[in-house]
Amino acid sequence: MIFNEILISWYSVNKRDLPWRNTSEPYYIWLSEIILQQTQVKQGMPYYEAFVAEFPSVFDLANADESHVLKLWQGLGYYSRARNLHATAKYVANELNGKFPGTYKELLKLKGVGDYTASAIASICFNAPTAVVDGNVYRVLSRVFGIDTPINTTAGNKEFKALAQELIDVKNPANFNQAIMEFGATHCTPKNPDCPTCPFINKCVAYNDRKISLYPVKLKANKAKRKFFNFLVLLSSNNQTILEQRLGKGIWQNLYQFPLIETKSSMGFNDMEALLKRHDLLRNRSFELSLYNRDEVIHKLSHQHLYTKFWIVKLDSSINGIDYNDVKQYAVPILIDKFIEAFNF
DNA sequence: AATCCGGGGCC
DNA sequence: GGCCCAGGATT
Repeated sequence: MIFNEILISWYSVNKRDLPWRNTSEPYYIWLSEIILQQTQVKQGMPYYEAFVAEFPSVFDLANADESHVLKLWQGLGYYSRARNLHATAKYVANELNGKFPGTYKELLKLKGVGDYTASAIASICFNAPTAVVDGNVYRVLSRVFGIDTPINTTAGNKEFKALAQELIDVKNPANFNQAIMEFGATHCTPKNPDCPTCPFINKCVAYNDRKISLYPVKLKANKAKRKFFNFLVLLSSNNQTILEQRLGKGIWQNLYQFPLIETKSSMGFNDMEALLKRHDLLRNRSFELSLYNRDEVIHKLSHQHLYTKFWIVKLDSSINGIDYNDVKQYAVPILIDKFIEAFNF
């Protein structure tokens, strides 16, 4: 048997029953693919269910406020996906009468849709022979064919895309694409792949060279930078606090947070108190400062490690901010959400 | 071609 | 602590 026959045969027996596999409606496939970018099925599943329930059609999503979309996306990360999701929904609903483009080339023009997602939608919804290359495909193909070109390079991207395109079953691209990803996700896993029961055991170059753990080859990522975040949790005499929206570039764009002071190193109590006496928010106000978490909360992102302190700033005066009861309505980074849940305003 | 962008899970 | 995940946009 050749590659695609072995693969699809394996898939017919081992495929999981996932909610987006019961449809080929472009809206649902697109929604699932955006959610699943750099996100495992287990993590994305509840978000998919929530979005489908809240926004059953592309028009419902298009008519929502971005704040509503971001709140539903809260905790999933890579928030540009949510902003692009909403922008594309508005474009499809308003400019295309709710009908998604039907070709790879046209799909690629949508915000938040790159080579992978355009290939996935084109194949699953429109039966186009466009091969997907995601993290699973890199792993499966690099092992089976013994390809040591680093996957996170332009050369690697081109090589694996070409190989996948060569291997795809043009009579059933939807099944082939989903099969190779499913195989990578559940069988040919990064750690402890189930080689003894693998249908490619006789063919797999990496296995037969005893080099499974060396594939795929990937150039090392840069080490995460340390940052020191100090959030100011204001408590006013009229039971209000302050949340600010993060605008501009950088992490957590358009999400809300407590007023943030970033410092070069970990801040002690006296230094923070002195700094706050000169701070715009607290000018000419008396306050009582306390540190909520003596040990820093270390929040790890891909490229940053955030050493975080939450400072409680109790005022004896009133402010024009957000009522304690409304704090949970705002989309916030999960780091902030965990504090809000624990602090219990 | 490099870098940025989350958060959870695994080892 | 390092690595991975149904990647895309920006510089």
